[in-house]
Amino acid sequence: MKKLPREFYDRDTTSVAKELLGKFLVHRINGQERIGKIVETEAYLGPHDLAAHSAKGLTARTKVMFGAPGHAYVYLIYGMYYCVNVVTEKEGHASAVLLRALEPVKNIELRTSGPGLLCNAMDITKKLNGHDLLSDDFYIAEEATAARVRIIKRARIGVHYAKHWAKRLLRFYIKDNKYVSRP
DNA sequence: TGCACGATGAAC
DNA sequence: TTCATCGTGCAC
Repeated sequence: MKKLPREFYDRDTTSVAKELLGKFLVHRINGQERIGKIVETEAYLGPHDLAAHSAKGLTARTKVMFGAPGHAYVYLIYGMYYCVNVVTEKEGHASAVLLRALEPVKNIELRTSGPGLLCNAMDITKKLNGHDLLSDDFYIAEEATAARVRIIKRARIGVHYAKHWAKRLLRFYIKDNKYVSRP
């Protein structure tokens, strides 16, 4: 497996969201390596995207989203679950891709279908907010011979407050994959 | 300083 | 459809 380079993230967010499907999220903790294949993502396009947290502007919470690409943006939602994103495009663009579901690959014991559940299973907490995804303990990698996947496009989940942006087809998942949170 | 509200998940 | 639970952003 080969770690994705910075340039992978420094691109159009929708492309990154689609191309992350089939890639592998890796987290090394206490000498143990947990790996899950990304099967569902959502693109958040920047401050003009009313569904994106960065639409609120630069705050303590959204600082990482406004930062350089290839970093993890982790936040607490509903007071009980963490969600993990990867920051995309140029610094200041404030766009990111939310990881919504993984297919268990290695050392995963809990369910991974849903953004909160996958963070639980991968032991991703706020400690990883701002973490560089080119590090050796938390990163995304690809296989040498990546199988092509059929991609389904849908509206994003839980963003009803975002007016017309709620209708945009910015949620992507691998067709027929049983670990997708909401097929 | 107070308060309404989530990029969720589970139960009913 | 309702609820748990708390950090964040914004009104006062």
